[in-house]
Amino acid sequence: MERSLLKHFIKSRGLRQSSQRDRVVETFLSQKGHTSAEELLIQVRKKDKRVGLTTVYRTLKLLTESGLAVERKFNRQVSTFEPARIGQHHDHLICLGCGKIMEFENKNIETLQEEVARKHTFFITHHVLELYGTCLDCSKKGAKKPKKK
Amino acid sequence: MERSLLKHFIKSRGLRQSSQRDRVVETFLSQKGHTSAEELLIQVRKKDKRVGLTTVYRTLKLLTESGLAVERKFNRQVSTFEPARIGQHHDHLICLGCGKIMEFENKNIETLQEEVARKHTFFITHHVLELYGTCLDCSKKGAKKPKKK
DNA sequence: CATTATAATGAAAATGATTTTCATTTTCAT
DNA sequence: ATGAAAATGAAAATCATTTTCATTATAATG
Repeated sequence: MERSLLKHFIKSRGLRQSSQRDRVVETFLSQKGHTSAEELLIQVRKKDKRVGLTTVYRTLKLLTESGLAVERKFNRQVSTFEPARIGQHHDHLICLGCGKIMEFENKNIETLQEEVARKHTFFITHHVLELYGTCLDCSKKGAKKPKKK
Repeated sequence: MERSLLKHFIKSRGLRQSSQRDRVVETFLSQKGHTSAEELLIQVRKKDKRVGLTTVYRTLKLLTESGLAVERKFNRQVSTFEPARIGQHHDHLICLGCGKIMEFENKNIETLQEEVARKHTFFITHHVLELYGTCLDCSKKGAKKPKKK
C-alpha cells in the first residue's frame, strides 16, 4: 500500500496529520476512475459531514504533489483526479457522445514522442495524449445527448 | 485566402456582417502563434478603440466553429487560439521553463493512434497531444523563472 | 502532563476567465 | 424607407478554484 508514501511526504514537509485529510485520502484511494473535488466531497461526507470543500481541494493538491494522484482536465473546465499507479502511465479515449473514458497504453507512441523530442533537443517530463471521438455504443445509437459527468 | 470561408459560414447561419467582427477576424488571422482573447483585444484596439472583449470572445467562438481557428488550452487556465491552416494539423512541444511552444507533425504517431482506436472500436474526431518538458536553452541555463505568457 | 508554536480547518470572500443579460445600435431583406 | 432580428458592449452572473482569516487541533518540547 503506497499510503506510507504520503505519510513520508507529510513528514518531510513538516506537516501534521488530521482526521479530515486521512478521510479524504482514504476515500480518494478507494475511488475508481476520475473524480472531481466536488464529487469526492460527496463521497467523503457520507462518512464525515464536517469535511469542507477547501480541505478536499487542499488534499488533492497534496496527493498530486506527492505523486499519489494524477490530475486530468480533458475537454471540460473541472479538474478530475485519478489514483496514480506507480510506474504506470496511460492515456485516454474520450467519447464525446456519452462521456465514457477508456484507457490505453502504447509504448510505440511513447517511443515516437521521444524521437520527436530528440529532433528538437527537447526533454520530455510528461505528456498529454487524449483521443476524442465516438465509442461503439454511441456510433450505433446515433449522436444522442452528451452525458454531463 | 480562406476569408470567404467565414463569409459563407456567416451567411449560412443567417448572421450579419459588422465592422467590429471584421476587424477582429482580420487582426486574428494576421497573428502568429497562439493568442488569447485578452491579447487579441489589445491588438484589435490599436486599430479600433470601440471593440469590446465580449465581441472578441464571440468572434473567436465563431472562428472556431467555422474551422478558421483552433482553440488550445495547454497547461494554463486561459484558452489561446491559433489560425487554422486547412488540411493541416500539428501537435506541440511546450517548454515549462520559458513557455516556448514548438510545433511538430508525426504521421506515424497518428497512424498508431488510429490503430489504438480501432482496437477499441472507437472513432477519433480529433486528438490532443502535448509534450511538456525543457527546451535546449532552458536545460543549459538551468531552471529559471518561467515566462508568464 | 502542560505549554505553545504552528499546521489544519472551513466559511466566506476573492479571483480570473468566460458567458449571459439587456438596453441600445446596426444591418439587411423587403 | 422600414422593421425584424442580429450585433454590440458594459455590467452582472457563472463556475471552479484559491485565498483569507478567525478558530481549532496537533505534536514537539519543557
